[in-house]
Amino acid sequence: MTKVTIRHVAAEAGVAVKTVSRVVNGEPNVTQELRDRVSRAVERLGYVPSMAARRMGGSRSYLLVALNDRNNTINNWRSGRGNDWIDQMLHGAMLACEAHGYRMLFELVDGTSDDLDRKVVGILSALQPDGLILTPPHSQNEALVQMLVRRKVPVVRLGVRAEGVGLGVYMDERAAGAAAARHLTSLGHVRIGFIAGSARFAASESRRLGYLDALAEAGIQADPALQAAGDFTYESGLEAARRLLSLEPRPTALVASNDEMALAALHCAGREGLSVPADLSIVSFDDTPGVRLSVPALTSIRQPISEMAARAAELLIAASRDGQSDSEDHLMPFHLIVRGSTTARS
Amino acid sequence: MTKVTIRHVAAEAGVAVKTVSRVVNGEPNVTQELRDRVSRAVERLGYVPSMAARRMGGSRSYLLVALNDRNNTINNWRSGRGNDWIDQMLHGAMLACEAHGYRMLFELVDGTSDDLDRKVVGILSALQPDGLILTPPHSQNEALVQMLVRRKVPVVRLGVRAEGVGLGVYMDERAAGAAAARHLTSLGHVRIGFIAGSARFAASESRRLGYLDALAEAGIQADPALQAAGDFTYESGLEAARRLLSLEPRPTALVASNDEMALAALHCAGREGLSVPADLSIVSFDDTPGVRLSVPALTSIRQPISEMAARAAELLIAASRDGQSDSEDHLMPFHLIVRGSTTARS
DNA sequence: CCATTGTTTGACAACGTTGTCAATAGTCGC
DNA sequence: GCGACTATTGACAACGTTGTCAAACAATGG
Repeated sequence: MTKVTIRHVAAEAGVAVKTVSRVVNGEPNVTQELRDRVSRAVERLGYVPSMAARRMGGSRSYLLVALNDRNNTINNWRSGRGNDWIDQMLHGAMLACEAHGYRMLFELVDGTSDDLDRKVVGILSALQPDGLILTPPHSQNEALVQMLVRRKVPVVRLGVRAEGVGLGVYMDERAAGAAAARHLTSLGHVRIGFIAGSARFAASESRRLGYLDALAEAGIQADPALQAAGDFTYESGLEAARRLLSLEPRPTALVASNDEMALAALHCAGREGLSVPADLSIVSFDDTPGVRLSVPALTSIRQPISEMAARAAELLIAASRDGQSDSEDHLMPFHLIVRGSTTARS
Repeated sequence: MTKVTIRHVAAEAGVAVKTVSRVVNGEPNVTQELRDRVSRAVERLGYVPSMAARRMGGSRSYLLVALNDRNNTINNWRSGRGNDWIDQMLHGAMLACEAHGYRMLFELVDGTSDDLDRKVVGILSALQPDGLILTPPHSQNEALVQMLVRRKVPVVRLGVRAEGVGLGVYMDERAAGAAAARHLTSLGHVRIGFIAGSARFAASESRRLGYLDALAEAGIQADPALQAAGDFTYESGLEAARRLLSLEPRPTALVASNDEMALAALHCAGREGLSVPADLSIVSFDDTPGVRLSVPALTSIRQPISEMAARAAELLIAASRDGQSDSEDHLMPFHLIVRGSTTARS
């Protein structure tokens, strides 16, 4: 029951090791008979090729690395995404990897560190992956991406339009902002407040522009007083909601740029004796698991995280297989999930 | 700017490759002078050893694999832990790995699948890791662990007392249950309800026993009617809370076996016109990020997930370094985080 | 039937590291 | 000063796979 190598399989099947390699990798130019014999031997012995040896011998490593920001995870929602990001990401990307015999390794690196480049190069040297998946905010780090492209590392950037520098897999944040606001205008709401996200993220401004688009579409005059600043934190959401709800006349609906601020708005409304959705409709972004448990559950825009991750993995795998890389950015669809926090204006 | 190998470093430093290897791995018997010369060369060239080659040449792979259950993640809290488990786990284990030059690879496998063993053996063959970290419920799978131990794979089991079969890193669930209830008895509560977790998890019963311990300690007679069944879901929590809050006399406090059921109890109380904590104190388990955002924030028992993961990684690394494995299980401390959902009985 | 082309198979080197072992150079005890 | 250690250094094989190339054979076209 010791380690079974390609040589054992070759002996068992009575062929050369190279033939086993060909069969295992699905290469052409092997007769069906040998193909079967080898497959049976592989099955009998339970042979699985060693990734390390594959990396040594061949040109591929069958490994992808996903680079995450260390500061954007553990109990930290400041980036505007919950920490189920990693969970969804893992699922999406791993499923895709599994389907093609690849593995994925997560790495956490500190985006603010000044030796970020060194760290990343170190990871590259040690792991020699066939591709790199960058998540925000790393995916927005042009200097980093430039460096990687120069080194000819296949890169997919999540949540960003790469426009030639690497490959982007992203969502149309502006359209999502519009969809959120349009949901409210179509319910008859006219005075619709907006709680913005941190300006450090490009998505924040895009969402706000989308909100304005939807207002214009519905023939509603935008009111600057209805647009409050926020930074994705609960506290900032509370502050913004407090201000918006004290306006005269009071808005009948709010769009919050993430779930956490939406929850804050929900709590603020409750504290001021407003009933949601009867007196105030709320739409949020991100659709993290928690919002399903609020009362009422929040209507939210769901980002297709796991689908984006899966697409990213597939693109890298295809590139490493075919040698030539696609250079078109990929736009992924979002979904408006309607729950109990929104209703028609009374 | 091409790949830099150990040979380049050897040439640069004017020594044999083996000497570079020795320096890089901190092996003894190298004069300080050569050590410095090699270190400088490594620094100058930015050399980082290839994991694949290390695995091929040597006996270690510098890689740990963490086996997670696919069903216990993505938007699924049924296991009694939120999906920030993965996040905390990643942080804890990776930090430990990083400190020792190791990497960690997460694998998601389906625990209910009947070819689980084959899958795991496949992962082992492909990756040849220096150790395996098992999370619940895999860590409770005796057949799986037996198989791994037979194959001499160093294994750490999270959340479980291994008692010789592998190595356990766990928390005293019973003591945690007692701490939760004791917090309430010390606040003067006497009629304290308990919402149990799914019986599929040993921790559920342990927590209940701890709750009983604390009652006994305070000289309170346990009342079976105050102990409701639950299965870690929001719905089961709602159902249980409804039943408990309709009792006469009503309990003045509740212990819920996870955050989700505690949130359900919180909502149930609100719906019945009860104020938390004035009319009802609530203690929960797990301390997932969401409970900080409820109103009021929940008092909760925090599991040291990331510390347990870090310990697990350290144990495996030490074992692979020293060759001999510790066989004492490791008990980790939990923490009662007091927030606004508990107060003295009025 | 021969020259040409394509298909199938295998022998062998190479990948970058560490384990093993031998060679050399010090060091200690007497 | 000599023998026996010990510390230091390096040469070389081995790890398990794939890339390269050549050999053997089959098929094709004239």
